[in-house]
Formats: sequence, C-alpha cells, structure tokens
Amino acid sequence: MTNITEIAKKANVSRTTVSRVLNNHPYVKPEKRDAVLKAMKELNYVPNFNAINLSRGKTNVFGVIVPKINHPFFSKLIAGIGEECNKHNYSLLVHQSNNDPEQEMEFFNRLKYKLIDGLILGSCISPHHVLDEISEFGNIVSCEASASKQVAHIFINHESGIKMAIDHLRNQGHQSIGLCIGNPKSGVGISRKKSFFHFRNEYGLKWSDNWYFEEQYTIENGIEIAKLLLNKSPRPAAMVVGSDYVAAGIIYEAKRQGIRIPEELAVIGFDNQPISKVIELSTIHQPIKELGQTAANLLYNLMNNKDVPNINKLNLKLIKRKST
Amino acid sequence: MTNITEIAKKANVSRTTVSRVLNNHPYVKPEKRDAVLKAMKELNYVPNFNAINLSRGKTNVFGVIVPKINHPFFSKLIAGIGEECNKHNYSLLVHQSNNDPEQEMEFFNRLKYKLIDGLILGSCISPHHVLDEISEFGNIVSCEASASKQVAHIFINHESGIKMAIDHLRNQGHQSIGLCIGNPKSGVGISRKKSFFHFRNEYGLKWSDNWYFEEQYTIENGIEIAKLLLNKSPRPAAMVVGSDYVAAGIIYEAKRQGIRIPEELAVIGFDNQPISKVIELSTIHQPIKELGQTAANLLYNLMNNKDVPNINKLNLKLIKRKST
DNA sequence: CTGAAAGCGCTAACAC
DNA sequence: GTGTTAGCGCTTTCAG
Repeated sequence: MTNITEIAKKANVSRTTVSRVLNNHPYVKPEKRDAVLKAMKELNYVPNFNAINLSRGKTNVFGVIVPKINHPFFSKLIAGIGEECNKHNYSLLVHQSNNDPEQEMEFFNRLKYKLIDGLILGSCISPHHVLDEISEFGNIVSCEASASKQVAHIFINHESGIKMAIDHLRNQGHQSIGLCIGNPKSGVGISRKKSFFHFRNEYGLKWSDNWYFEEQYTIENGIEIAKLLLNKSPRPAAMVVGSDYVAAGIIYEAKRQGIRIPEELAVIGFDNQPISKVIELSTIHQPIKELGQTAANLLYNLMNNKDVPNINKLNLKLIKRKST
Repeated sequence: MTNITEIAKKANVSRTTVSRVLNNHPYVKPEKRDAVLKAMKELNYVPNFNAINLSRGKTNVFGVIVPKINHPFFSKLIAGIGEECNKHNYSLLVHQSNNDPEQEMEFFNRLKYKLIDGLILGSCISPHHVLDEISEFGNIVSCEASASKQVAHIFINHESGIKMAIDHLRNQGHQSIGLCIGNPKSGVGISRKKSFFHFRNEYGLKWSDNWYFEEQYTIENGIEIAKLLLNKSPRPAAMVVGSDYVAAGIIYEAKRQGIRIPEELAVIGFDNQPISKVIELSTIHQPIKELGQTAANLLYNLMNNKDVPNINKLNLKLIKRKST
C-alpha cells in the first residue's frame, strides 16, 4: 500500500507538499504539483480515510436511526436523507433499532466513538437525558417533536394532520370517530394521540375505548382491527388510521364482510402511500421525502456552524378519495 | 478528550496494558485491570474508532448500494442486511445510486479508501472489469447474477420465477402473454427478459413487440401501460409484470375502463408486496429479506476467511390470487 | 512557496 | 504479566 511518504520520495518533495496537492491547497509550484500527481499515478496511490479522519477529527459520515428500514415511511425518509448526503458528499450509516433502547445506545455510541459526525433520529424512544448527554459528542437532528433542547427538530405537524382528518370527517357528517396509531411511545404516536383526544373533547365527539388501537403497522393488523371493530356495537362511523397500510387492511376486511365504504364505515389514512391511490383511500399526505432532505441539510448546516432554526414544522395536505 | 495515554498515567501502567484491558486480552493482573477500569471511569474515557480502524486496518462497516432506497424490494433487502449487521456488530453504510455509474464509483471508492470493509451490491450496472478491479480492495457480494468471478453471488432464481409465471398462465389457458420489467440493464432485468423470451420461444407463445415494456417501476407507470395496451389490438390475454406496483396500476386502469380481470386480462406480479394481497393480485413471492440476510452473512464469512460457496440461489413461490 | 516536526489515538511485535 | 518502541497514514502549525 503506497502512502504519501512514498509519493514524496518519488516526487522529491516533502510529505507536506504531497498533502497540499491532495487537498488542493494554493501555493504549490506547478512543477512540483505535476511531479506529485505523476508519482501518485505511477504508484497507484489511494488515500486512506481512516488516517484522514483520525487526523482531522471528523469522518464526513452521517448516521440515521429508524425502528424499521422496511417501512414505507422510513425508507422514504432515508431516501430523502441519502439524496442530500450524496450532494454534500457525506456517507450515510443506517441503523435499525426495532425500538430497542439497547440498539439505540449502540447507535449513539457510533457518534461517541467518532465513527459518525452527526445523527439524524428518524424515530427514537430514548429519554431526553440520554439525548442531552449524547449531543455533547456531535450534532443531532430529530425528525420528531421531542422535549430535548439540545437537538434540532424538523417534523411534521401531526396536530394539524389529525385536525385535518377529523374536520374532514365531521364535514361528512360523522360524530363517532375511532383512532388507530402505531407506536404510542414515539414522537409521532404521542402527538397524534394527544391531539386526537384534544379535538375529540373540543368537538364533543362520541367515544368508546373499543375504538382505539395502537401498535398497528401492517395490512394484517388492519384486518384484525376490522374483525374486532365490526362485530361490536356501538361501531364508530369513521376511523382515523395512522398508516395507509393498516387502513387498507381495515377496508379489505370490511368489504369482505359486505360493509359499504364509506357509507357504513369511513376510513382515512396517513401518508398517501401508493397503495392508497389504488384502493381509493382518502389520506393525509405527508412530505416525507422533504422531511428527510430538510433533516440532512439541517444537520449539514449545523456541522458547518451555520445559523439554523432549532424547530421546524412541515405541513400536510388532505387527499380526498372515495373511502370518506 | 482523554486518551489511553492519560489512562495509563492515571493508572500507573503502560499504554499497552490499557490497550490490553480494552481488548479483553488475557494476561493482565486483576489489580492492574481494575486500576485501568477505574481510571477510565473517572476520566470518562471514550475510545476513538478512527484510531482503532487506522491501526487495525479495518472498520467493521459494510456498505450496500441500491438504485433507490425507497423501493419496496430494496428497502426490504436493506432491512435484511441491517439485521445481520446488528447481530455481528457491524455498521451499515447505505448508498443510493439512481443507477448512475458515477455514483456507483463514488461508492466503490469508499471501499478503496478503507471506509468500509466489504461491499454488498443490491443492484449495480457497472461492468465486470470495474468490479474486478474494486474487488482487490475488499470482499464483494452481489445480490444479482453477474459475470464477474471475483465477487460472490447470492441471488434469486429469476429464471425459475419467470417460468413459474408463464407455466401458471398457460395452465389457465393463455397463449398470448406480454412482459413488463424494470431496469433492463440490471441483473434482474437481464435474466427476466432473457428467460421470458426463452420460454416464449420454447412454448411457441404468440407475441407482439407492443406487449413489451421496460423501465417501469410505479403504479403510475402501470396506468400508462394499461392505457397503451388496452386500446391496441391484438391485445395480450395476460401480462407478466416484474413489479406488484406496476401490476396494481395496470389492474387499476383496466378496471376503470371496465375490463374484467382476469377474464379479459390476467395479470401476475412479482414480490408479494402487501399491496398484492389487498387487490387480490397473483404474484411470485421472492424471499427478499432472506436474500439480504444471506448476503450479509456471506460477506461476514468471507471477511473471516470462512469457506463459502461462490454462487447461491434462492427459490420462489407462486401465490395464486384472483387476478389470474 | 516549502519542509521539519509534532501530533491524531490506538495496536502489536518484541524483549524482559 | 508488563513495558518499550515502532508503526498505522495523514494534517497542520511554524519557521524559513
């Protein structure tokens, strides 16, 4: 493995000069620069980034943690982040936590150990004091609302999303509305649940505890929900569902049971995933890719000491189709 | 930032001993070990992996490259890889190429520059000689069939998948069958196309060039295809579609036009994505997650000089639903 | 414009 | 069991 020392010898210059050429520094005589370049070519020089990283104290790698990579929300988020990383010539380390605090810690350590320069939290359940402690080792950007003041935030305004969904259903004449969310401990889950109950009270909607479901992620989950929901009475007239997939499962099973959508059960999802179009599901469109891109740029700007707002919100859009 | 030198001083031992403690070497007197551990605690010691990596000449990071992260096939593949990486305590660098050779090179350089120890190719279009050259810098595992002998392969037996689909359609009485694939230059695309035409000839199926589509990835693409396909005559009786999403789009538009599925047009997809269940799409199930897991383990074993087969195939399964 | 020299923080032969 | 010493490959003052 040839290194700059060998290049320096061959080109009859010092290692410093080689380094300068490598880093495009000014003040290198053209002849010397050419000699160095020539030597690098002849010796097939390849830089070693571990050495560079050690010396510079940074790696140009960002990390992102998500509960599941194979989830349409998170894979789109990662895609957005990845795009911006490519632009800034950063690499992206992706870590899957399964919402396991130990795995989250494992990931945070990558920052402590200087394997990555900054962190993006797609979703995480670790308490604030953990994040506060970790943030001493590098910048953190969260894609969820959370209470830590040490980390920058960019997130989707779930409160307005829930309100949008409820307002829409009320406009369609519904008074009894159920709720289904994913992880109730995540930032998304917390704010969706909170604002749903807030507006339910404010509008005086009818309610039964049987109309609430959490930890629901898949089509299969949706099918189960429909089975539980449709046999009981009273039944809600409409469901607000935090995931298009779960909503798809509910509709699938409801139709199988001969229940008319939306007359007997209105359903609205979240995300505007491709599946929603095919099954004519009304949904709340979330700018997921933009979320990822903004998060990456936020982190990039933080790393470069730019002045950036500490809290940012993205807005949502109602997509009305035939399920409501 | 405290380093092992400070620890050594504080604990009254040599740096070597500290290193030994850090790496759980035998032959360290318990008293010294305790002294070191105590000093590390008091000084809040955090190891620096760039230094470790430089010294050891490896990083414990795998890299994976895919055209798009936000694609159900690839996000599931990455999830499988990520799971095994967590088990082996490897990190995972994910790179999105958009099938751009320059971006692929950018990623390969990460291996040359020693940022990652090994590569997994989710899909890549770079020619063999590039891969051969890169493979000098570390192990490579490809998730597609490709001609380079330097890289290990684990892939899905697309030939058998195409045969399965065609056999099924023939059993249903169809003689005129069209084909729709994604990237025709990728390993998947190449082998699907090749084997489709092979069996078309072998079985003497009817054919029109109008029944072939490539570069099709989304529901919207499927809708376009249906518009093109359904207005022309002769029309195929069935379509083999390389993606459940595209298939979903075709069915969506066909139904909108009042065409009965499968009587007037049979459609079979690939992947068994969640969407296929909801719309009753027959499809070829691919063990994507297993593919990712196997790829990661293959790479891990290669890195550890275990003896592993150079070529591995995974098999497929027909899921019969109502679209055929 | 250029080079000497001192790091960056850790590992690993080798000798005792 | 333990310490000395020489790396790993590059960056960056500082002096000229």
